Amino acid sequence: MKKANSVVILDFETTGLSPVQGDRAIEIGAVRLVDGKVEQQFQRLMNPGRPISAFIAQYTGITNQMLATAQPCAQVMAEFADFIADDNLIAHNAQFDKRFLDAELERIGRHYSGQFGCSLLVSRRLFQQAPNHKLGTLVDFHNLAVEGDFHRALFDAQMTAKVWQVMLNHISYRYNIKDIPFSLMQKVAKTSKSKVATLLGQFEVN
DNA sequence: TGCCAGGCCCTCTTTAGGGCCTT
Repeated sequence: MKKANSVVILDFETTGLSPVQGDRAIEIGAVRLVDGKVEQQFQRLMNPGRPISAFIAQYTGITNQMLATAQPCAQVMAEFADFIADDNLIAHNAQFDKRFLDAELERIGRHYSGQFGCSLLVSRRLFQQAPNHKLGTLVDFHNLAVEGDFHRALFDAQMTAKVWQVMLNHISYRYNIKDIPFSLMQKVAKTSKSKVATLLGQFEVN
């Protein structure tokens, strides 16, 4: 039974930037938020079947040795497809993670039915005063507690979840809106910066 | 041989260019 306010926040580490150019996933991390609380976590390394570059090893801290004993992508992604079920999905710069999720699931003939939300796009609308909208910068900007390493999938998913919660709380407090639906966050992401206040004002409870 | 991501978004815009983000 799907819970109405359940969402999966995910992050991929990969061999590079483009699945079209042959890049593969090497780690998936995700948290399931239900009514704003982390109810489940998912983290797996996966073996892409080829060595990763020195740059990716340095960038992520994931080594070829670590991947040598990991399950293959197909096995991990099948487990992850089961994990996400039909929940909506969130990622920081979602178009990047969506491309890899689509490519990896296509390889194993699996699909998902949820929509993708993007914490980067929402942040650009809500926090125009932030120095930039990189995940690490937003964690600093909002003074969020950090215990882990950036550029590892589960940690980045956890931090994205915290940023998402900050944004929900900001809208809830600023506009007095309770129980903000996923669909409203999607509207925020698609609205121009100059019109976001007007959009949210329409939902304000006086 | 040579090249190599791509969608969003701003602006000195729309007959375009370049920075931002993700690994």
